[in-house]
This record gives sequence, C-alpha cells and structure tokens, in this order.
Amino acid sequence: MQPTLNTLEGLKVACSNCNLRELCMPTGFNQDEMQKLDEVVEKRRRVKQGEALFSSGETFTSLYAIRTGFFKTCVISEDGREQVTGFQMAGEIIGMDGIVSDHHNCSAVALEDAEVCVMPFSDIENLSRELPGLQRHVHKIMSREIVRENGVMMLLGNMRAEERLAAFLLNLVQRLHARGLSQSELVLRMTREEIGSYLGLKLETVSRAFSKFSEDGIIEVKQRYVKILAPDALKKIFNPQTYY
Amino acid sequence: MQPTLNTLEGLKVACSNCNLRELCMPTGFNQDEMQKLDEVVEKRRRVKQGEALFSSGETFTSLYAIRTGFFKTCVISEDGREQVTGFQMAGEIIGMDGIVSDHHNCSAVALEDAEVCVMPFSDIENLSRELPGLQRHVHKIMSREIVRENGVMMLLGNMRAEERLAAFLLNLVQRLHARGLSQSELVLRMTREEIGSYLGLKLETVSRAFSKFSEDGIIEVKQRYVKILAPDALKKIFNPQTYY
DNA sequence: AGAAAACTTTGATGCAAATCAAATCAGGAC
DNA sequence: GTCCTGATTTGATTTGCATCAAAGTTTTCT
Repeated sequence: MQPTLNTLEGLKVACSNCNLRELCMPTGFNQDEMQKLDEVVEKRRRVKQGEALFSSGETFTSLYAIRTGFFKTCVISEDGREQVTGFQMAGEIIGMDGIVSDHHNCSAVALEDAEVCVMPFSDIENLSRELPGLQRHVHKIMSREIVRENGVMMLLGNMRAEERLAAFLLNLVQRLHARGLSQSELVLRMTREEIGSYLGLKLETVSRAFSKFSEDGIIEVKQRYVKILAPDALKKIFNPQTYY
Repeated sequence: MQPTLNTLEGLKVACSNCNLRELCMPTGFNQDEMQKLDEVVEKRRRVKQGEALFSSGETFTSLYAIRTGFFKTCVISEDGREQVTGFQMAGEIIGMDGIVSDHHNCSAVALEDAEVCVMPFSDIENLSRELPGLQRHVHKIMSREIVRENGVMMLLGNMRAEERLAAFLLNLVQRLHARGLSQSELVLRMTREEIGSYLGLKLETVSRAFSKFSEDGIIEVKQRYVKILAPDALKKIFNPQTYY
C-alpha cells in the first residue's frame, strides 16, 4: 500500500488546518494571508527510516517542516568523522544550513518513518516580502537555531558527561511535552552512539551515564524507553549552582 | 580628543563608499538602491576594549556591522561558566542571536577598540521587503552563522587539542587574509584563556599546544604574535586523513 | 620608575572519558 | 521457532587533558 513515489501528490496540503501550525508557522494571519501561506507548501514528502531527506553537498532548494517523524542532522569531516548537530521533531524546520552556499552543509536522516512539508525557499522569500509576519518568522527560526547551537557549544565546551546527558534528556522531554506528550516518559528515537555523537561522548560513556542515573533512581531505563523519576535531580545535575 | 558620547553623530555614514562593503553588504545594487542601503545604518558606535557592545539579556534592537576592531561573543551559564561562541572581525555582522526572543542571548565584548555600524533590525526588515538582494543577504548571513556553528560543534565534539588549535589558527588567518592581511602572520587579539574557552580547552592546554607547534617548527610564537611557518603541516594536523 | 595585576609558560600529578574487550540483549530475516 | 545482526551494557585499562603549582613575562597603574 506504499506509494512508489516519495511524494504525496493529490494529498490536500494545508497549513491552515494543520495541528502543528502554531509550532512551525507564524500566527495572527487573516484568511487571505493563510491561504497564501498554504501555497508555500509545494507538496509533502515521505522519508523512510534511515533515508536522507537531504545530504551534505546537495543543491539547496527548500526548507522542510517536519509533520511526523524524527530526524538527526549531521556533518561529516573530510576524514570521515561524523558529528550529529541536532535532533528534530514534528513542527520543527530544517534545511537552513543550505541557504548560504546554495548547497546543504549537513545531512538530515530520518530516525523513524517521517513526513515533511516541502517549502521551496524562493517561494518563502517571495511571500515573506509580502507578509511581514512571515518574514519575521523566518528570521526568528534562523535566530533560534543560532541560539540553540550556542547552547550546544556550552554543553560541549564546558560540561561533563552526566551534565550533558541530563541537559539532553531535559531538552528532549521539554520539546515532547510542548507537543502534548508526557513530560516524564519518552522513547528515544536514536542510538547511544548518535546521542554520544551529539554530546561529544563515546557510546559507552552515554550508556554508563544512563546506568548511573538509573542506579541513583533519577530515571528508569529500558533500552530506548526512558522514564524520568526525579526531574529536579536531573536539573540539579545539569546546573548544580542553582541549588546551592 | 575622544568624544564623550560613544556615537559619532555628524560623521558621514555611507556603505556606498565603505571599503568593507563587499564583506558585509550584498553586491549588485544600482545607485538608488545603494542610497537606501546607506540609510539602514543609523549611526556608528565606538566600543572601547573590554566594553560590551551588547550583553546577554539586553533588549535586541539592531544588528551591528564591525567596521574596525575585534570582538568575542560569549554565553554564560547560570552557574557562571563562560563559553566563547565566536571571534568576529571587520566586515562581519553580529547580534542575530537576539532576533528570536527580542533579547540578546549572548554578549559581544570588544577585544580591542572598535567601531561598529548600528543597523536597526526593523529598518533592515522593512528595506529587505523592497530589495530582494538585501533579503537574500540577510538570510545568507544567518545561514552562514548556522554553518559556522556546525563546524565548531565538529571541533568540540570530535577533535583533539592540537587539531582544534590548528583549525582555529587556519580559520583566523584565512579570514584575515580575505581582509588584505598576511596569510602567514597574525597578532592574536584574545588571551589563551579565551582561545581555550572557544575551543573547549583550558588555557594551559592551549599554551602547550602552541609550544608544541613551535618546537615542531610549524609556527613561530612570541606571546600574541604568531607566524605560520608550515601551513601544510597545520592543515595536516587539522585533517590528517587528507594526506594519507 | 617601581609596584601590582594580568597573562603565559612549564612541570608534576590526578582524573574523566576513551579505548579495548567481551558478554548480553533485542529485533528482523527466513 | 532459530539464526544473525546490530545495539547495549559492563568491566579492565589507558590516555589526553584538567588541575595544581610555581616561575617568568608583559602590561597597567600610581
């Protein structure tokens, strides 16, 4: 029953009645403006687990709004070292790395079957000249990414293994909660190795930190399933000073 | 002879005859458009060494184009740990971290007496709705920052001390060269500690790596002065695989 | 100029995370 | 169901960088 194409033509695409609208689109538009916004989404595209939505070096054409599924973005150095630069979930926009050089600088790989809205960047630019709200939104999304990466730099430059993992778990669960999911339970979509790559750690170190948290009664772990039993303890590990 | 105000009113501000134009502004405008661009630069502002151009938490109003001088940007965690997120020089644009929340997320401190062009962001947004070339330029600048930070994540997550320092020196000298300066000699504007913060290392480790490069005849170091004697050796350290 | 403060270098030691290794576990193919 | 593959955990050991310490150098202040 799977379509042979990875695009879903014929499927009605409309931001105006998308339940993720407030996550990925600006608010405060009238009906006419909403309709124009809808037209920015050229089509949808399915990406199967393990497949790349785009790859480093490919020509940049579009930004992508994640409708369902979970992605990782990663850069690869010339000598083959992989660095996961982020994990993205429904409602988040990816692809902005490609704007500067018209070629993608990183790859986006689906960690579970996913569906994205394809938004040609030239259309976004055209429409955002008409709609200041959209223009501002595009700027905010890119600024948000810059700020997020600043935070990761702090993580990688200054924090110890357990602090990094605590920050990672708190961030994930906070974003999932914003999507109506539990703020204490989650199923990891990525391997220990991918977590390690993101956090600048080896997979064994990630595994040990999980075990440590589990022994200390802070979390319950069963493979990819994680339940946060003591969020305050996690926050304290992430940012010890706050509690002194 | 220093003005008491840190703005230089009365001074003719014009991108159109600024020698940094091709670094910080888009190209390909006609005279009429150039004039409009000139008007985006509200005024200039001097920042003395050690002073902040903006600080984390302050209300965001403007982007800044560096005319002269050298800056560091840094974030500080709640418990006081500082992470230098970048070093910026003439022709580069800073302040984009503030767009997402209307408040700056990091601080920009002058490492030497500096002068910047103040560009109110609302004016940039207004004009970039008129001038697609400017719009595209703003997008590229933000995308470039995202890509740069991806590279720093690779550095922090995957590389060893000497690789980090090699990458740092090569990057600095490449940017200075693009500004007409030597591609082999430079004077560092930052302390070992600031380099260390940027690279996720302690100042002693940075100092040792400098000494090691010096012993190996790759560079000549005298305090802040650095001369690159063997750029290929540096590149090889940064990216060993390329040479196998 | 002289004193103080800040920055840098170098050495000795300790430790957190990497590496190496092996056993266990989960999930998919057939 | 069983086999096979990839993911995870845990232990033993190593190592690169941090930390601690002290001396030397440069800059700033008075």
